[in-house]
Amino acid sequence: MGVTRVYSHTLADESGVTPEQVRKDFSEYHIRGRRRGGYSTEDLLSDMEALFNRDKVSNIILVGMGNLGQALARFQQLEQRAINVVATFDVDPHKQKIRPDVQVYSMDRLEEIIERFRVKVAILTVPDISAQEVCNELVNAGVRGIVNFSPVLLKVPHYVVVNNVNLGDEIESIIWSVQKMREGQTLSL
Amino acid sequence: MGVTRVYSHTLADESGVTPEQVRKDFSEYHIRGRRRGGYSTEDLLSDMEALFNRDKVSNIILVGMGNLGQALARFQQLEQRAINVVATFDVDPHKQKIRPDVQVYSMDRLEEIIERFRVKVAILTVPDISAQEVCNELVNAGVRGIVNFSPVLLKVPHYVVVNNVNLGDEIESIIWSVQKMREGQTLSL
DNA sequence: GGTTTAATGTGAAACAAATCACAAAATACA
DNA sequence: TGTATTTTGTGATTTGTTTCACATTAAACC
Repeated sequence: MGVTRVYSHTLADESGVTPEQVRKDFSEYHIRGRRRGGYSTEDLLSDMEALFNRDKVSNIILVGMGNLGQALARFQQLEQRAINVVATFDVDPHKQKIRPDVQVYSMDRLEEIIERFRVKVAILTVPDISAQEVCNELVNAGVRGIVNFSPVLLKVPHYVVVNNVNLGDEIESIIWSVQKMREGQTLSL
Repeated sequence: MGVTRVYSHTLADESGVTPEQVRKDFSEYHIRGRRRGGYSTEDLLSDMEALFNRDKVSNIILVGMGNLGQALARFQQLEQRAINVVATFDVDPHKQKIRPDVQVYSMDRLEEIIERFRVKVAILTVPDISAQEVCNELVNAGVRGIVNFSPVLLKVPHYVVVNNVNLGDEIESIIWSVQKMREGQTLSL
């Protein structure tokens, strides 16, 4: 876009945080600007690309090809972030292939594929009841990070990271906020 | 299940927080137990039902019937939480009806339906480019809370609450955590 | 009934994060 | 070349949250 320099206050306005926060965060990760000159967009872009691992493609898998799994398989954004879905899994592997370039495997091939592609991250969108069981298989096969869309508290070893996304909670929480706001109370959430 | 009493440490184990946190949070919302007797499951259930507005049905709408919108329309959990999807919207209202009981309306009927059902909360899953525009229409029609699935910072009046859910960020963040963990660094996230 | 034990409830202390405030530096301009 | 202005970078301060510690209470058990 031809912009060569940006300032903390520009980025702050754009992202909804304070300029100090932008500077503190950049500083923390040794991204530095020039006093009065702001940050070079070029440097910033390449620094952040490296910081967020976008300079090399990450292989991930999707487990559970229900409604949400299928939607995520079609999710555009992943490409821009150098995230590559190498395979998807479901108890019913005949579930319509969502992306012609991504294979739907049956669950008993989890270990094989994870090892072959050295997959370290999985997205878990299986029914609640099987979440912990599938999680265990993933961890045994070598997965070290899981984005968990089930409302289940997964038990994992200390060397595995779990990121919980609870869509039900998100919606319930906004209803709560709106309710509290209408009651004129101060909002603590 | 026949359980009449629970203790803060039970709930803590179950939910992955500390017992103190459970007690502090309950205390904040005037949910009290009995010393040495724990909390009555019956009281707890009804107190929390009221606290989370589950004692009355909340009407919401879904806007944008793409992949994610369709998945959310089929999302089971909402019923249990007394959340009722009264209508869904899309620029193409002929997009296959997902739930036989929920109508897909064209975008020009947003205002009409929001007013008719007194909808205060909307789930926004439209393409990035139209997110702000649709958001404005929602707010004008009376919506006061939005769960925003687009990676756009929505500009809204102070009396409107927005809850951002960025699925790309969630996945990228776990890749980052796994990477950092492998580098043996202490994890600040 | 008296003693022991196990739980709550909550101030105080520790910790973490955001904001403030300002010196240092670099640009712009006279 | 010198002065005014703008922006960074970061210690110091404030604000908010979590954990600690323990007095208080009620159940359980002799």
